[in-house]
Amino acid sequence: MQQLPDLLTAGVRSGLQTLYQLDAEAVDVTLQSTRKEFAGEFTVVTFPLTRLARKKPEEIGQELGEYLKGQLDEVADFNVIKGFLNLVIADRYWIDFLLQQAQEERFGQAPRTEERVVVEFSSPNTNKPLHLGHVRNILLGWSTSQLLDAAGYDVKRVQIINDRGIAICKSMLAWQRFGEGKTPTQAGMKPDHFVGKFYVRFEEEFQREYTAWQEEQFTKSGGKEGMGSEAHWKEYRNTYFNEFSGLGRAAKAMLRAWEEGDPDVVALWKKMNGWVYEGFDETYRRLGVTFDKLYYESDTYLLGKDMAEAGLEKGVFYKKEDGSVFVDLTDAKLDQKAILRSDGTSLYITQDLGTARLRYDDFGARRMVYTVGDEQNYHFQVLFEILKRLGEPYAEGLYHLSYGMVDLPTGKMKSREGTVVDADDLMDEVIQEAYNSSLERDATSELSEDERREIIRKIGMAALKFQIIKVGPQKRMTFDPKESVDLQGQTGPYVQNAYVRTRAVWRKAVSPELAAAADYRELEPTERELISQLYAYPGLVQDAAANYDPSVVAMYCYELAKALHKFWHDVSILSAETDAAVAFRLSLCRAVGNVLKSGMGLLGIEMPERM
RNA sequence: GGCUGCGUAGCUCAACUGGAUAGAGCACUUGACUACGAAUCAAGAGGUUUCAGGUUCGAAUCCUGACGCGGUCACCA
Repeated sequence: MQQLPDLLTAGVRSGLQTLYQLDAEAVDVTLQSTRKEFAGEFTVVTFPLTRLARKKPEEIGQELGEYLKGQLDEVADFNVIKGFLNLVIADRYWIDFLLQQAQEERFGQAPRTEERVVVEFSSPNTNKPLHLGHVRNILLGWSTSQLLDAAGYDVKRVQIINDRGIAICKSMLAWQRFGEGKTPTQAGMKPDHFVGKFYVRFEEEFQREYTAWQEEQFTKSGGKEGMGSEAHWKEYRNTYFNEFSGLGRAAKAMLRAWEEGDPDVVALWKKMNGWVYEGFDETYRRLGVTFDKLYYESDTYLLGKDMAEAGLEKGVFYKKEDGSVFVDLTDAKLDQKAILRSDGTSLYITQDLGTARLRYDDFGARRMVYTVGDEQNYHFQVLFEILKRLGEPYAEGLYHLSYGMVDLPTGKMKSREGTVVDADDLMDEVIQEAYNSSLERDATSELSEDERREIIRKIGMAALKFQIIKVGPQKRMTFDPKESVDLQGQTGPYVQNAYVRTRAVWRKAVSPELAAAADYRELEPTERELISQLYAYPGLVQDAAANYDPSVVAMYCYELAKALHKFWHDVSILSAETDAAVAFRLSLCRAVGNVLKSGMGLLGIEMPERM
């Protein structure tokens, strides 16, 4: 069956041809959904047509409306307000749509293709546990991967684990010095938190050392005066770490030892990373995400040198006198960028070049999505530009799923100031709040304790996930932990509640005669609203996937849930006037329930059957 | 400073990519459970879309400038 927007656009074109002898193909028809306060579901904007038809917008609307009503069975009525022609779709069309397409199991999902896409997300460091920033990354990456799956792609989910570098050495060193040989189990801690504790310990010890050193400098030069401002010392911190700090020296020595393959250091590194992975696995499990393949930076950090060579041969890169390799991107409004150091060793960008190629070799994907914070926008511009110039086969399909930082109401999260919101704590908190809230209700009191706990977990997680996903990815967001435990209003539990209602009415319905639904004739306003929203679902999912934007799906689910709640309030379902109405409304509930479950599923949010 | 992103109700966010009277939720005020589930519904109040110009039938959206807040400018990752 032809889709309404196409059908209406074609109708408008032929109307313009018939009424005004316009070259239909040349006309841009503006079709949008009708605003709530007016009657109708689709609106044609006639302003742009005035010059071509040489008539007033109202006249065009009137004439075009009459033409469409006469020509198309689907158009039952219309009204014209200024330059807007609102089209009312026939009840018959909506009823048939609801009873047929909207009941299909895979409603909203595109047919599967062979085309493959790799989605990277999470990509943590292994020196401390996951925090709120990771949570946004993970939820975005996961839901985007689900969207691409619904759009028919064969999706591979990957993460690159930053398991090497100075940060993990800091944790290792602190554990060596202050850990007393204890394991997470002995300390009774979640293992990634255990490792994180030593990272914090290192920073504390370092700060102490740095402060003492400053005092010493003051004493030597006979006073604080002229020794620089607080800002200066803050900035100098790095220099101190690199040049004067004993702890800094030890950490860097450890990094060198690791790179040289020192067996003791490598063993320690393996042990502590193992703890972290154990902890991460637990967090991923609770978040409900999985990966198809993990890449470890310790395996990939030397990659990309061959691509540097290839780039030199192709003339894309050039070699400086000191032996370093550069690429000149100034003609693309970017800068010159180093690809290899003068000693021939690789850099961050080199590694990313190699990793992109590695993934292509692994999966044959011509599309790759990188879920990485917007502070790396420039890096990815450069990376993608280079890959294009190298003529990589997947270069046109690269996308940086960039997202804004998560702030707290008190400002930025600062690990050094201990204001970082831990992912595990956050989940505990929202689930606890859902528990408190459920105590005030008795809808689940007849269930077993296990069943109730499972429902409460779903509610808490829905509140958290929805709160984060509903914000557009690009936007920097403020996250208030207090708001995340809200269970009312524009929230995940609100949507879940709508779903639960659609299920409850089916549990109450005894042997319903569904066949009678086809005899239903006239739609109530809330029913039209629900059906036209259902109608938009498949297109919305495809758009969301094309734009890598799960937030529109979240807002859609909210709007649909809202329409369901209103419908629920306005009309009777099981005690409706006629058998046809009962059957029809039951079918409507089922279709809405399915779409809510499907849409929220794309966001990684589970739906309870009761709550 | 160069480049770049953002600025919408007290707060958190929308606005179908240039369309109608800029919409939701939270918080605040008020009303609705003997009803298929009130984690709900209905109503009220809340705005010069940071400011000043411009483009056009029409601007929160595009252009110019100012102000404010981020990010980024390593042979670090």
